[in-house]
Amino acid sequence: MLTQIAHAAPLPHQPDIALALRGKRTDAASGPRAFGIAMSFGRNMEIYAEGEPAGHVYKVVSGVVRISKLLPDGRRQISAFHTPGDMFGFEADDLHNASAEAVTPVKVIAYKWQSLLSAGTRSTSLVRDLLNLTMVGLRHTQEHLLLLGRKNALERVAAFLLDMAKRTKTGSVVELAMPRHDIADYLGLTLETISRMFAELKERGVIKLEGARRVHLLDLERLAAMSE
Amino acid sequence: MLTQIAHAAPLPHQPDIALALRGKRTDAASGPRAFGIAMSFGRNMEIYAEGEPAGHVYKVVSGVVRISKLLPDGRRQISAFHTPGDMFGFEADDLHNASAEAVTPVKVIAYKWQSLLSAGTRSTSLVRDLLNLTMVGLRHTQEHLLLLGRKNALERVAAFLLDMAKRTKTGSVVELAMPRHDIADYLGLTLETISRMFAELKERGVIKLEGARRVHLLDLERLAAMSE
DNA sequence: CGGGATATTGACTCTTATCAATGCCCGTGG
DNA sequence: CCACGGGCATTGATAAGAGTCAATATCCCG
Repeated sequence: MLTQIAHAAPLPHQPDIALALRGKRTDAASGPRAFGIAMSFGRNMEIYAEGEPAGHVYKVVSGVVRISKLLPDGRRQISAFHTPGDMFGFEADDLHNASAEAVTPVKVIAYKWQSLLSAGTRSTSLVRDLLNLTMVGLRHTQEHLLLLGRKNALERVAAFLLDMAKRTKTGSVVELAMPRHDIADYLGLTLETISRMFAELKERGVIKLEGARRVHLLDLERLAAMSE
Repeated sequence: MLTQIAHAAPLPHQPDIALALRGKRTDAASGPRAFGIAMSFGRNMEIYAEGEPAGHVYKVVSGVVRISKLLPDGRRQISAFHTPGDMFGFEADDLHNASAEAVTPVKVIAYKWQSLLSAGTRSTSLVRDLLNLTMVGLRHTQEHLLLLGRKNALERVAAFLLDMAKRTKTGSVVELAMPRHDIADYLGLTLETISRMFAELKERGVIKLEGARRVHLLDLERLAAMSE
């Protein structure tokens, strides 16, 4: 429908757990013996909470998931938004150290961690895939550290839009699944600042807004230049 | 020498690659056939650079290592300091996405990634250990996202001191291996702000400075309360 | 079409950055 | 052993960027 956006960023060997698992589990909806269990969550529903026992990893089938941590006084930091195909819920210990919630209505498949590991005892490649997925997550998080620690508001918003564009593949039109408040908590800003930066980008002619949620990226080159 | 600081934070199953490897490699210094190779780096020397091909992971034997990323204009974000026992250098693709430098004179052991993986083909536990180490790194990075995105200067410095105290085990006396500039780039602040926050903490009676590099944590309770 | 949630815009404040001037170690060489 | 020099660190004055508070405006969704 629209022009394809170029994938400039290196996307290395993307291991696909789903591929590995698809042959093993029964259909997602088929019941308790299934390797992965299909689950649905309504908008803003909690998938798991910080501090809760962790026993599964999840694969997004549809919708958008946010991973976040809270401070006691309510300040929130979103560490990632996950879109279809992404996996999340990997934990270093047996408690979740962040919570996961549905930004939109969401369908996921939950895989029992222990099952993955024991399946991995035979096929080493499965554990290697898990390792690779975790390292990809680590890379993303480190990139985000640079954004939060050293970029200004405009750079953060520009980088955010490019990141969203990259994953949706709908060319240069980005459909934002989340409200301003979530974007703010992802970028370490306030929702007012997000709004002002959108206005600024609009004024500079690099984006166009269609309502609050649809953003046209008019000049990817310039947007990229502004993101750092 | 001084009282032991309590380990409040959950430190779950710490897999130890070194343990797994110790039985396999010859002594670190013993030459090319060794599984791991010992290496030394002087203060501020580069261990690897961002964008460079990645083929090894490293284990810190002595000294302190910083992992950092740069923006084109020189702004820098340090994502982690690594101390003896830590491993670093895990990469999602075959290029390093951050650089590693010696904060102090450093000794490390370098392990060839391919060797680890192929060794892991037999003993799955090795790959699992690598997975766990990566997930621990991910947890730390996510914690740091919260700090950079949502904590103020005083909270960041308080959290930093507690983190340093936790790992050095020298009780409530912390020997800072790195200059103010590095602390600033780790905490997303300027070195002047670091200095002012130290002054503030001193004024409030929760720390005492002995020269610029040695910090006495006088009130861990209060420091912890101030860190969020 | 109406109403509540979401978003924008404005005025002002506050925290941290920036720029600049000392001060303080610490190691080195006389 | 002391003096000197150079990196580091501290402190101060001011500026800038983002936050806060508050008043509309807009957009969905029923």
